[in-house]
Amino acid sequence: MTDAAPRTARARARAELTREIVDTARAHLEAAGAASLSLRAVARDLGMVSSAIYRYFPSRDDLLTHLIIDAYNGLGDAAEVREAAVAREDLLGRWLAVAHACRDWALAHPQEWALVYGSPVPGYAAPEATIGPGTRVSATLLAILADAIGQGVGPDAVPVPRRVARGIRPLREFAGSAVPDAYLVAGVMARTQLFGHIGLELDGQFANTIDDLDAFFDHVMRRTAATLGFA
Amino acid sequence: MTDAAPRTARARARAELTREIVDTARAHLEAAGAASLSLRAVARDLGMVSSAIYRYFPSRDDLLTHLIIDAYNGLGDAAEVREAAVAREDLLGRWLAVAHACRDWALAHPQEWALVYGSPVPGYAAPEATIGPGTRVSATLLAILADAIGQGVGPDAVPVPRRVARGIRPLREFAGSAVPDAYLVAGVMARTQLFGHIGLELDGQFANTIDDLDAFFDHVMRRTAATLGFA
DNA sequence: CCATCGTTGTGAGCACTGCTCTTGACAGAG
DNA sequence: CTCTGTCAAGAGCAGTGCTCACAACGATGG
Repeated sequence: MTDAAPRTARARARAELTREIVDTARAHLEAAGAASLSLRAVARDLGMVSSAIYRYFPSRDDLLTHLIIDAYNGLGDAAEVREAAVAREDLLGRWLAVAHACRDWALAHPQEWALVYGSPVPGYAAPEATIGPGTRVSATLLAILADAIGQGVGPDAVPVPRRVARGIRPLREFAGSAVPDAYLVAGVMARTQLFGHIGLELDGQFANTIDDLDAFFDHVMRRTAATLGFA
Repeated sequence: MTDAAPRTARARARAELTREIVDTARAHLEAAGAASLSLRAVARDLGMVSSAIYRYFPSRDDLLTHLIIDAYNGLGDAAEVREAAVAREDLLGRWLAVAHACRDWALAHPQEWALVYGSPVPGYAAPEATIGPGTRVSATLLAILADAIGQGVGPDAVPVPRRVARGIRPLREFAGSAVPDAYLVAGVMARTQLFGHIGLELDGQFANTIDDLDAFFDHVMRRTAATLGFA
């Protein structure tokens, strides 16, 4: 995909300008939100004419797609780095690391979070290229759950109705058959708790209700970890 | 607020046209999303000139605010009606009624859901008038939790750290002091599970992962009810 | 009943948007 | 040196939210 080392001067100029466009667009995104991201304003900031942008990105949606992939990767990087710094056998620590990394990243980049997990921009269909980076956090969480099974810990093995078990088949195949259905359900619920909490917090749904959101989030994530059987 | 019976013919025409504008705008909203809601398009559909709309709504944001309040009330109505049809002592039934009512409404009106629970429209600050209707579902859920205490059921009474207990003081005052902190935390987590699940489902985050979302949602909501001590 | 006054619809216009197309200039390859 | 492909520029199209002066109309006081 990304050509490693651009040979000619023109190619290097192109690569650099492409990066500048994306960076400027991201700055505008963080300042004003996705819907008011204006190609013309980005071009103005770069001292070029608006139509020149189209030499680098065929449309505004295409530029947005780049920003979405960047956002997914930024979040994925943050989560993976923080999770990797925790001892492998410390399941609770790894879960909390991912959770806090996601929330910290979301609070630092609210507009980028809204871009990927908020309501989809109308008329915008997520292209194939986004689904890979979009699953990095979930994959990290699934790895923790798999390690938990290796350690013999996990959520209570409540029975899962047959219809539900049948309905989560794609997830089971993705996770590998070693993960029991009840664990998968508990894992999805944990992820929903994590992503849902962050989304509601960014939307201000806890305003006038909870003062100390830092402490509350940590406590909620520990309670969630308990449902997964983590110490 | 709402003048009961408009006397003059002009006042009646005004009320009717106001309703027509809102209805047309909602139709456009459902069809194309909030960001591409165009005052001019609404005016065209109504056979009037765009500037005439401004006799009824001072700005596009103001029209959006009306749609937001309508959406909150539509969701609140749906949830309250379904919940009211369940026997008071059937806590699980009441919880499931609210949960399924919310999801059904969200699936039927995805753009309106995104309008109120999705990423806020940039440059739009939710006015005071929206906070009342915005809490109806949460208030219904809180009533169920309060009734649960009356029945002597509730979540496991795990200790709540002092800092968390201090941070949820506004919520505790809103709920009344009869609800222990651990119950409040469990209730907020249940609401996060409900709203988070619906949001992630509408965003397509369960695509390629879970086939039977109806069955999965029901199971997840039953598991969530179990954390609240509901049979 | 009529004249006045306030409310409403009209259309032009401003500044902005995404996007297209033609034009002219330049860099790199043969 | 020529030729070809890439690039920025600028004009232009269709659309947006919003403002304003003006005209038409209904409600109301004399």
